[in-house]
Amino acid sequence: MHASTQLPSGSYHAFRPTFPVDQIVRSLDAHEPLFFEDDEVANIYEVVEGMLRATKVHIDGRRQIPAFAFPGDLVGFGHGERYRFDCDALMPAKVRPIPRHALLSAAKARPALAEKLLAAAADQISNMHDHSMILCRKSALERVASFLCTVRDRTGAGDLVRLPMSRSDIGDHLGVTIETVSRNISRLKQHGIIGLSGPTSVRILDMRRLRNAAEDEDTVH
Amino acid sequence: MHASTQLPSGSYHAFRPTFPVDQIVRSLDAHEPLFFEDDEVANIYEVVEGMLRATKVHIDGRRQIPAFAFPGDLVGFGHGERYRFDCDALMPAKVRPIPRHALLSAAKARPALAEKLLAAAADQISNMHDHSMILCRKSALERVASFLCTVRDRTGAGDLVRLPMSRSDIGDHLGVTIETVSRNISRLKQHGIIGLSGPTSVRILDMRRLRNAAEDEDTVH
DNA sequence: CGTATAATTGAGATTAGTCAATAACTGTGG
DNA sequence: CCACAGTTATTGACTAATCTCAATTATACG
Repeated sequence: MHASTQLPSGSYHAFRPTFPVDQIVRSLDAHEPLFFEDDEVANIYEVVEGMLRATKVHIDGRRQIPAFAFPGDLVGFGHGERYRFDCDALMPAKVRPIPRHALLSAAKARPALAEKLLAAAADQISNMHDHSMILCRKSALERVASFLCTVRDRTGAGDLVRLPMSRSDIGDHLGVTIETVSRNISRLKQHGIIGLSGPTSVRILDMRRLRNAAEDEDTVH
Repeated sequence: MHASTQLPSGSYHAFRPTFPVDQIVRSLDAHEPLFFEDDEVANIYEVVEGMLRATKVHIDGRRQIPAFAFPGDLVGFGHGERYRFDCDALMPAKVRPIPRHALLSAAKARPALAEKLLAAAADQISNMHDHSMILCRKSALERVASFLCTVRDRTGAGDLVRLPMSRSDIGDHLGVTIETVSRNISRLKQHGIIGLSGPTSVRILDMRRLRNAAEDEDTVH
């Protein structure tokens, strides 16, 4: 339980294949695109530093942010032949590209690597399950609180949480409007659970109550 | 686009490992459990016949149905060491158990199998993306219409769609209440898009308009 | 055929969305 | 370093959608 607000049980497999390419690191500026939806999957990327954003836009303009990617995450993995969403950097970032074909052949040559890949897939599926639960059954306040918990846990920078994404990104990730995101961040602030110093930085003042709020709205007194 | 209401691009890899165990098929009665959350993942199952249901219940009683499983689907795959949800049969069903360890060692021995497993993982991730989009951004009517399209496509039995799951299951899958499911099924019926003969059976009368309704509520005139 | 369960329908409450105004931030150029 | 302009975030008032609670109807099963 509470999976969506916990550290992902140490299962973000730092991905260190031992073939040559893994030493190449690409730097991205803030807002620089990494790939676009429907591009051929030439590379899979391990996030080394910074934070990335996956974006999916529908014909009618409705937008979804399926995920934010943190250091240690693999992006572009599990897409099949073509990427299923756009991906860009939210802040200056570094990624380690892993050519897809190299990865597949390396996996064939090294069973242990294949196992690692399957574990990485399981992690990703696990994350998506947690996110589904948020979208399926949680109130707006619970969604926002869950999100803050997740970012805190994933960035591992203590209780001062940097939010390099816009309110619109958060809303499109959580399935609510920017106004609703804003109102619920304000609500958490009014309750003394978080403190704000500008919109891109949140200090968590009471982690226990924030986690409670992420699980059950009513515990926010 | 429209991925959530299309046949999953022929990518549900019928799973046919060639080691002995794959000949064993287990029959399940309607409502018979296959495994429970937190059980050790001893087997992964390929659905051969019938329909299964994944259920996740939270401490506070909120319930989620992360997925229904159709013939050709792998269930229990991508869970890690322990199952992440309960799984039971919605109707009499047959599954082919694949011992987890056999699978891992077979994957090591046969690179082609490992590749197939990764493709299966990609499929599952793809399905979850589509479902996320539904939960993140769609209205209740769009959700219900999408669901009917998906069941139709996945069962491949033409326009007479059997719904062996309860309204409550559908609601917990789509993130709405049973009343909302019911009201929107009624709405589609009133518009002449579907016909009902009892609650467990829907005839799709106008597939084009149903798909439109799944993508954009306003196209339901 | 009767009873328990499930589904539908209705009325009212609640939540989140929409539209609009204000405030706060960011980045640029003086 | 400050002022300005454009953008983003917050807040408010109102609307619309979904949920909740309750009653009725339909279904399924013994």
